[in-house]
Parts: sequence; C-alpha cells; structure tokens
Amino acid sequence: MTPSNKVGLRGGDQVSELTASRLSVYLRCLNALDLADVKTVSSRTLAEQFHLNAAQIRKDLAYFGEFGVRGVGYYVKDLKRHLRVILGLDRGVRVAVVGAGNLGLALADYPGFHREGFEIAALFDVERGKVGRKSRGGVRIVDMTEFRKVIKRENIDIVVLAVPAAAAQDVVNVAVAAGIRALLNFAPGTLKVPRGVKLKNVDLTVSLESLSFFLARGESDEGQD
Amino acid sequence: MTPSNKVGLRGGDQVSELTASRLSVYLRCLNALDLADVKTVSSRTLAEQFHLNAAQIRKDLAYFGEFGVRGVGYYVKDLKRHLRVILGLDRGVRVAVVGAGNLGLALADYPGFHREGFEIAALFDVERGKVGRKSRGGVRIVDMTEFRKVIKRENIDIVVLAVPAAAAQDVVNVAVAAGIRALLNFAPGTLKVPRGVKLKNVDLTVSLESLSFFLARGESDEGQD
DNA sequence: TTTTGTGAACTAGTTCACAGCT
DNA sequence: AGCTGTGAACTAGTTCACAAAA
Repeated sequence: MTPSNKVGLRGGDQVSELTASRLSVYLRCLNALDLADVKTVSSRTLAEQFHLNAAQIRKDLAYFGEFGVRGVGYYVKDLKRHLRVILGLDRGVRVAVVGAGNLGLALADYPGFHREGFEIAALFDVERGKVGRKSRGGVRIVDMTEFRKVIKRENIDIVVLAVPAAAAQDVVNVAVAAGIRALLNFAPGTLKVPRGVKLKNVDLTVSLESLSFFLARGESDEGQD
Repeated sequence: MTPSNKVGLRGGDQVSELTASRLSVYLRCLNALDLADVKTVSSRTLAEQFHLNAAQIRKDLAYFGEFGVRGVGYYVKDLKRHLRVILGLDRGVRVAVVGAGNLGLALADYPGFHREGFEIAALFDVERGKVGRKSRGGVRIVDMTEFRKVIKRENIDIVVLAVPAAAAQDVVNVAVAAGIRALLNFAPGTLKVPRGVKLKNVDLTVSLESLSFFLARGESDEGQD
C-alpha cells in the first residue's frame, strides 16, 4: 500500500455498485482518448460513446470531487489519473486465481487484467498433476495447501474463484480466514461471506439463460447489456 | 396445468433484466431441491437460500402466471418445468462461441452450459493454425469464413464473443447479418447492436476494478454481489 | 458561449402488509 | 394455520433543467 491517498469522497456516503462499474468504464474510455492524444472531453461526448446520460457521468464523478472545468469539460490525463486512484489501481492490485481448470487458466492469462494494473501473482489447484506446472502465460500452479502462506507472502488483494461449485464455499472460507476482503466468483450458486468482505459473482449460466429468456419472449426492442 | 407452451405472460409488460436473471437463479435452486427429492417449497424458504426477499420471488413468478398454491407453496417439479419453458430451455438452446483463444476454449468446454440444456454447436476462429483442431471437450474449431453458413445450418440461437476487443464489433455485425438475435460478449468495450438484438456484456476488467474500488474505499459493510 | 455541478422531478425496483385461498 | 398474489409504500437510481463558473 501507498502512503495513503485518501480518496476525497465528499460526504461519507455509500457509493453504489453501478457507479463503481461505470467509473471503470469511464477509465477505459479515457485511456483510449489519451492514446488518441485528446486533451479534454465533455460529459456529453463521453456519454455518446456508450449509451449513457451526461448528467449521470457528471454525478458519478462529482461524488469524488470537482474534476471538471466549466465551459471546457474534463482534462483527459487529469481525470484518468483521478479515476485510477479512486479505483485503487495506482498501487498495482495483486490477484490470485484459484482453480487451474480451463477457466482458471484462461483467467490467469487474460491480457485485459495485466494491462490495467492487475498482477496475477498466484494460481492454485488441489490436483497433484497440475501443481508445479505453468499456465501458457507462465503463471506457476501452486498447491492449495500453500494457499494461506502464499496469500500472505504475496500480499494478495483479490481472489478469483474458478473452482467447481461444490468447492467454492470452502475456498471462500479459507480465503476470508487468510484476510482476503474481495473475491470474484465464477462458480455457480450462492456463497456466504461475512460482513466486510466483498463478493462479486459472474454467473455464466445465468447470463446465457437470461439471453435465452429474451429470445423466448421475443422481446423485440431490447438493446444493451 | 400446462398443455400450452405459450408462456402466459399476463399483460404484455416488459420484464426487467433483473427479473430474468433471478428466474435463472430460482431454477438452479429448484433443480437442487428436486434432486434432494423435496416436493414443495415456499417463497420464504427459497428466499432464505440466497439473500432475497420472499415477496420479490412471488412477484417475479406472478409475472408469468399463478404457479403457487396458497397455504402450501410451490410444487418443485411443477415450478421447475414452468421456469424451463419461461427461460426457453425446453427446446435445447444452440450456442456458438467465436474466438478459440484461452477464454473461448474454456467457454466451449464449460460444463455448466451443457448441463442446463445449452448445446455448444460451433467454435470459430480466424487463425489458420487453430482451424480443424478441437477443444479438449471435443468441439471442432471452424474457420470464421464458414460462420454464416454454419450459423444457419446449425440453427444457432446465441453467439458468445471471446475475441479481442478490436474484432468484436465486426463479429457482431456478421452475426446480426446472419440473423442472430442474442449475444453474450466477453470483449471489453462498448458494442453497437440494432434494435431487436439483445447483447449482454460480461466485462472481466470492470468486475475486478469495481472490487478494487471497494477495497480502496474500505467499504466495511458490503456483502453480496 | 459552453459545460459543469446539483437540487428537484421522475422512473424503476424492492419491500411491506394484508386480503383471500387452501 | 400457512402461504400466495398484489396494491400501496418505500427506496434507489436516473434524467431534467438551470444557476454558476470559465
């Protein structure tokens, strides 16, 4: 961790999940703009990129400070820097993946993670045959018995679960006991976490089924997400 | 009751994305209950499984008919069957994955899909070296030039995108032109689809970043999803 | 002028609470 | 008694619309 840049949230208000996700989307867009050497951007322009309302963007940002300049918009580099701090990306976030099956290996090597300041620092599995081998991208597979030790040593911030549903709760418990406070879960089903721990679920079956639902209903004027 | 498969949506009302996802979650739970030979279940019991409100479950279901019995609850087998029809799972849904990289291969072999009535009927890639080979699970990789033809021949319902961000919009366009009306996208960034086509995004970077955000904020009484 | 930041108005989603069925 | 189905009340999230700043 860094000396502590207290993210200047004005008012101790709870920030919603949806705002958090959008901040991440804004950052991606700013990266693209910065790369294209664009200097400033207005909430309107930003909103047009993804189908979003300009006021929403301004509100999301205004939660954390006044980053814009009236009549001008937002300075791309400046806002980008702020967002990286707000999202906690300034001090590289350290990630461990549990489960070295197809999905776990794919996640460990996923290029999008490494790019944005995440570091896949460990990959775990219980299977003897897998331990000691490496993912294509070169992440070494470690025995699950080493979990606690490695989590501590490597200062892991986030644990990604790519294990079978039946094993998921056990892994959560071990991770939480090891001091992990944020998990991204790809296993289907509902997991319990104690207060103070953040669990985010990505449920592939649910995603596909809800698409199937809309097909079945013939919802003919549905767009995004 | 159920001779008719017309999903009896009462009132032509738009059903929300959130309701759709929850239906899928309910179905999973019912499958487990059925397997455990439980005959009936109340909205209360169902709600306790995942942290949800009983009235919400009743409302979600009531959208589609009166499936419950007052004083008793819902008959597990019966509700399960109804949900499968509502979600369009009764006639096996046919899925194609585009992109035979790590993620695409993992998705093509994902056991959770096959289990719930989805059929991975095709896997596409542009890379010469990959075409003709098979995923570990045995799904053959087909050249992207064959896309349209195979989509038609195999009666594909849903296309899953596991291609680099730069290629994603092109694939969407081709898929839409081939008559696809539902897509599940794993590529980062915003894609455009015409009206009448449903696009669902699973953005791994956004998921991780929003976890990082909550870590950075030290949100200490956050629980689920 | 342009564009932000923000209260006020609105819309969507959730929970309550209870009548009515079994 | 127990539990559903549902209007009414509430909460969260979004959009509008405008004063204030550059």
